Amino acid sequence: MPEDKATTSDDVQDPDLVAVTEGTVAAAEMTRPAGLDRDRILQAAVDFIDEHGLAMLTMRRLGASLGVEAMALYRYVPGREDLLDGVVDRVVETLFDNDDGDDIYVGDHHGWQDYLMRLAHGVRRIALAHPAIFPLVASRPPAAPWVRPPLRSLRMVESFLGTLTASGFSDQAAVAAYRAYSSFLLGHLLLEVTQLGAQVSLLDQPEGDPEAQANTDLADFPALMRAEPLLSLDKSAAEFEEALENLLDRLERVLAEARNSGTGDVADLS
Amino acid sequence: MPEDKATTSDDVQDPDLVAVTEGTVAAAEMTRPAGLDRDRILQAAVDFIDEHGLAMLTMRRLGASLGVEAMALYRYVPGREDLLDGVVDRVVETLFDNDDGDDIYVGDHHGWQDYLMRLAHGVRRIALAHPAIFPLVASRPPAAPWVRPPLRSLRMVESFLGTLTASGFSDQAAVAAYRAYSSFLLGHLLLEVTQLGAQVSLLDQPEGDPEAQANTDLADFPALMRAEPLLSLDKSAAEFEEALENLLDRLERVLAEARNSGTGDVADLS
DNA sequence: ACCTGAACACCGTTCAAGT
DNA sequence: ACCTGAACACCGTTCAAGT
Repeated sequence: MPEDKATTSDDVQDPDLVAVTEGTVAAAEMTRPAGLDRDRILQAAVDFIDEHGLAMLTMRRLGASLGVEAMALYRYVPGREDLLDGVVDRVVETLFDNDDGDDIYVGDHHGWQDYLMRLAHGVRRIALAHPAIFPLVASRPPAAPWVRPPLRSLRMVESFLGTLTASGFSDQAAVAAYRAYSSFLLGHLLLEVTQLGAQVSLLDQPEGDPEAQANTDLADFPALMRAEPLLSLDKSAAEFEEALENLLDRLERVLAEARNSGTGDVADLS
Repeated sequence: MPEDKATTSDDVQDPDLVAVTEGTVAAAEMTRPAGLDRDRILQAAVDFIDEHGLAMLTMRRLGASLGVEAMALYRYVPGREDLLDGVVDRVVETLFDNDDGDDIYVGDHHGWQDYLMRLAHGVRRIALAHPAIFPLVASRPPAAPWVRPPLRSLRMVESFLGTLTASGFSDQAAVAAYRAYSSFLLGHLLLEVTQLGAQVSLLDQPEGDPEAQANTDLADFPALMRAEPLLSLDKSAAEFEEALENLLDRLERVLAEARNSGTGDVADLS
């Protein structure tokens, strides 16, 4: 992202940085007419991170992107940390944006499997739409200790647990499912967006001959050298589907067993 | 909307910050005798993050913790970004630290299942030993685009792929296993250390009556309110074992099918 | 050879002052 | 009521100067 030149940090007078600032300032003059408010600031922050990366976001530059001095932001946002929390909330809440303006996941779904698949694809869509923001979704301290990213809001957890218990899951099984589901989503999507970021940062590095460099590095690793072409294939979408279906199968088995035996032990599921 | 004193950053003149600086400076005077070198600096950075958190780490404070001005560090470390990469490498490499000083995972293991279990527990031990550092392990740009945290070094990937292919996995199946395994480790361990961090940050917030506050928040969420005691139970270790065993079962099935049918399609596994 | 003082170009944040 | 200028206490980083 911003630390492009590999290890050489020659950005004291980085031309990129100047270009970024000038560009955003110029673009801002067009969107300035309306007054500031918290929503406009959060949206500007989302756009800025999408375009320039998290490391580039400063209060001063965000202000500039809105055609305003940094100090003006503090009327609407308590500080930078709160701003980042707001960015995460805003991005996650777009899960519920649809034609009706209502929660598409809680209503009109066909069984809990359908619900979990819709939700998973919704979260994945967000992650891919904002690859520079998703790591924040994963790492910002949650609202409560038992909230597990990327399902970060009480509303989402309630929706999840409510749907599963209404479908026959015991409370224990629903909680176990919540844990397994969040682990699955976080692991897969964080790795997917990380690899997205790694792809683009490679293009900004004209560091000699990349082909020769990679092969030199791999000389001592025979298995790696053999597997490298396979490793470079992007199977993210297929793997996501596979892992999701596997998880649903596990949950289905747990639910069926609980119905037959009457037990719903947390240990039945991870 | 919890934008109260919980998330406000009122540390302009934070007494904690003063205490931290003074404490580390005082402690540093005892470990000063030897000269600086890269290793001592990286170890000091690891210790500092473990104790005070990543946000507290600055070049100036790290220098102070070594009894030296910040500028002296630049003889041995190109900059802060490189320093963080070094911290990650150093922590991950402790996987190979043992009595023999050799790789315990590549040798003397009893089959690939045993290998994967040892490796998983090794990574988990590291994550729990350095909960403030593990998010860095997850988020730092990897050495190659196809390197998937938390298995961050070419050495580790080679060890992984070599062990599985030597055990009868096709290259495709080994790569698919690598992807599933890294997703599993990252998701579970990142959530585990995040929740560890959330626990301690709660103790630093004497924000009125916590019991009343929590109950108020949950009033609108019936399923959540019912499940809250279950959600607060820490089942991390058991869930980790469960998910690991489930993953190994899947891999075993893939391996067996490949041996029987001769196929080893990547799509067999996510 | 190794460290430091001073400096530069930034930060986040506060607050009196402007309009 | 809303924004800004100036200021404060920090940053990361460079480099000539000290020892």
